[in-house]
Amino acid sequence: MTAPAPDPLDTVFAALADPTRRAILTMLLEDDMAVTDVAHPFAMSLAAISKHLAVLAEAGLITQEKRGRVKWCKLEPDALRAASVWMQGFGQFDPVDLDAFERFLETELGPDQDSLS
Amino acid sequence: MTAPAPDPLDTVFAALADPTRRAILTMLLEDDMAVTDVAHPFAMSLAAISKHLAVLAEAGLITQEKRGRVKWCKLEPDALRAASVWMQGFGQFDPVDLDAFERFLETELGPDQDSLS
DNA sequence: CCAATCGTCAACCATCCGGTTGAATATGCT
DNA sequence: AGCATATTCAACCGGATGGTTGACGATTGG
Repeated sequence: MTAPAPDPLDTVFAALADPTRRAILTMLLEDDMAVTDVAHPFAMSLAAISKHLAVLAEAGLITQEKRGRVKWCKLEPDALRAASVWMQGFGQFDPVDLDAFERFLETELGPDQDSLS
Repeated sequence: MTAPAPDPLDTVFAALADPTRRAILTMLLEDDMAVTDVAHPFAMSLAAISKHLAVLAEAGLITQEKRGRVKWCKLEPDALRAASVWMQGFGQFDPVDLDAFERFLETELGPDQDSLS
């Protein structure tokens, strides 16, 4: 119990602060993926991606299930709910604007990332 | 221009990842405040709070206007919109649940923080 | 003018973070 | 058995982060 139980919002927001991790979440939005497949589009070692996935899992944003020798990563959108609720308190935004979200996917992934069409 | 323009979401989420900074935002939700007054409830030096405010300002979450010798801090809720929109893409949440937000304010501030009732 | 107040700056420190590499540990295939 | 694949572990590195303290420039008030 060396860790004094940090606020869940700490870990969730910290996890979301990294562009690589946000990109991973976006990928998992489409489908569950194995670690190696998650790593494939990135110019980064597999171990680095493995760490990123650990951070996401720690924050509860994904779950990982090992089936055979491959570990499957699954998005857990509920973990975002607390953070979303917290943010909604600051100035009532448009409830759900999925068009804007689509646009954000574009800018997040960038035009140089064609393997995720 | 040594900084290669990081994604705004990076800085916003990173700013939100710190509990002190979230508490500051919550305080500013009630009213604009001077730096010293912001610092008052925290068991931390003024310089530390000054840095936190700089991070929040960098992320666009607050603006600071120096009037006389006191610098006023003002919440800028619009900066949260992009982040909010991004998050809404992951599993459509309840549009706006302010009851849940109230409950979160409780747990965020804790019962030991009476100066903000 | 002088002193107190407001806030930042600069240096320093410990720790965390994001990345690397190389070895180690499964598991699956033939 | 033996080799390839999938993933993590461990050690390491440079740079960012969160905090401290002390000095400093502005501004205000007596």
